[in-house]
Amino acid sequence: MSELEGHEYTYRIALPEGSVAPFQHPHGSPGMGNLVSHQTSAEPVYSRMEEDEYTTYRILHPVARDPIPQVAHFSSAAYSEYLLAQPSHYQHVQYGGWPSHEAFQYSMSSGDVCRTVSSLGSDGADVYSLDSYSTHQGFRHGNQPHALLLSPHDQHKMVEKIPAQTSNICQVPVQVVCDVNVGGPVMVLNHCSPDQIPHSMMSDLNAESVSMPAQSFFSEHHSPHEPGSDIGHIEMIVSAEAPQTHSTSAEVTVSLSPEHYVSQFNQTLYPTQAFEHEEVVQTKGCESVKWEKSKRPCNCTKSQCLKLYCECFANGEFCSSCKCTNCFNNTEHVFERSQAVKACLDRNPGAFRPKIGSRKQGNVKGCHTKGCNCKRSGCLKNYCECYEAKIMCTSTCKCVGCRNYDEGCDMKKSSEQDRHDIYFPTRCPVSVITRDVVEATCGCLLAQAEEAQKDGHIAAHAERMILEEFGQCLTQIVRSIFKSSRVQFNL
DNA sequence: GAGTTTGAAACT
DNA sequence: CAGTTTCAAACTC
Repeated sequence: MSELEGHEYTYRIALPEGSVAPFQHPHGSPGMGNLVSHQTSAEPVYSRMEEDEYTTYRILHPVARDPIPQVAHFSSAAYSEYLLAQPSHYQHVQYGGWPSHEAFQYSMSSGDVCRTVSSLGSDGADVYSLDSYSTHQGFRHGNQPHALLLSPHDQHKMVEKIPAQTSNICQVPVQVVCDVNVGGPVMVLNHCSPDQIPHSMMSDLNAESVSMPAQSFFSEHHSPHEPGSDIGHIEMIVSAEAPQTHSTSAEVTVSLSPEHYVSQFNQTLYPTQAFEHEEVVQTKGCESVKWEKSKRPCNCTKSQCLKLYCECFANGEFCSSCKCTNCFNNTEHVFERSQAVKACLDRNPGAFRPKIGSRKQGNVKGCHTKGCNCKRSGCLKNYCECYEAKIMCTSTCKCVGCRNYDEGCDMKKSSEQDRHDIYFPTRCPVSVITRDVVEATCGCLLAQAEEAQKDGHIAAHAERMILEEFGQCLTQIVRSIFKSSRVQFNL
């Protein structure tokens, strides 16, 4: 039995065996930086790792040995420590092996996982690079593997090469699913198949009685690291019905922090709709605060909710309380769903990434990663994804007739132009009027003035010639603006 | 609520 | 990669 397995944690939440609960260390990050430390005290070792925007969760497994059904004992082993290949960290799991139902979701970038797993090889060979595996086992995104499913054979190969002192850790087959959404957190699974784990997680959390905060709540109201934030340590009463596949449950109170729900991938694991209309109790001292999360139900009829047409599916959520028909986006069709996810990722590795990035452009809050392609809406209706997201169109957009731009920067559409139905560009013309353009324009005007003087024209005529030349220059500038915006323009 | 419009996603 | 079709949401009446 490992040291950690000897720890007994008591919570007040119904958490069926194999289910997932994110935790925050009650006193901040553990002392080992990214890892769960070798805590030997009776205090629970809740882990939360932050690396960039990623957060690590510990996934706990109840040890069904408590005779009191309302109180569970959980054991946890630090597989993350093992993954990061620090010999001293192996000690936790070395003695007792790997608890058979242990599962961890671990947050690292693909590259980090690649390096980490590579480092497991005793000979340092690259054969354990996720990159090499992912060519046939998972998905690729450019040169970076972003998903990996280790088959039992590959797991065995991996185990063979693991240093002796850690080899017994992997007596139980290991599956690693990393960075499925490219840039999202990494999930490390043990024992269960990759399909089973999300299923069990989602089954647990889909139970109607589960109450958890939704992403939007946190993102709208709270800064995860804001000092004194009310949500920094939320006490939540969470209860869930045990799914059929689980036999153990218990009452647990979990400390949650908002950032646990910010990643897209987590929405896959913790479907937002599972918390829809459900009450969450947040206590601060003696106060209790309730909130609800409403999710827009989809109405899909033909896509089986397994294509990106379906908002729920596109958001990494399960359908719940939707009006869809023939829906496969639920826990009863996990296999079909996972196939559909894979198909989407094959088509577009970034399919499940948020469309609205956080990158700021000037005063614009964010930007659409792909840009819109609107043609008839002027980007002033909710058909336009930029407009719907309440952001300006940018040069990334390929829209036609865009009006969703900063009028202080861009040109306005005059009534005359309205009559001729001239499309306006989405990008700021200032970027086109470079110093070279200005100098060239001035050169043309000077040349025209010199020509007028040389020809002996009167001042009024010379002025007219110069103005006409200026008009020509402006026409050229405007043409270049519209050309850069891929907009048809007839002057 | 039915029908139309729209643009993203999917397909060819 | 461009053109077309499919799809579901947004919109209009």
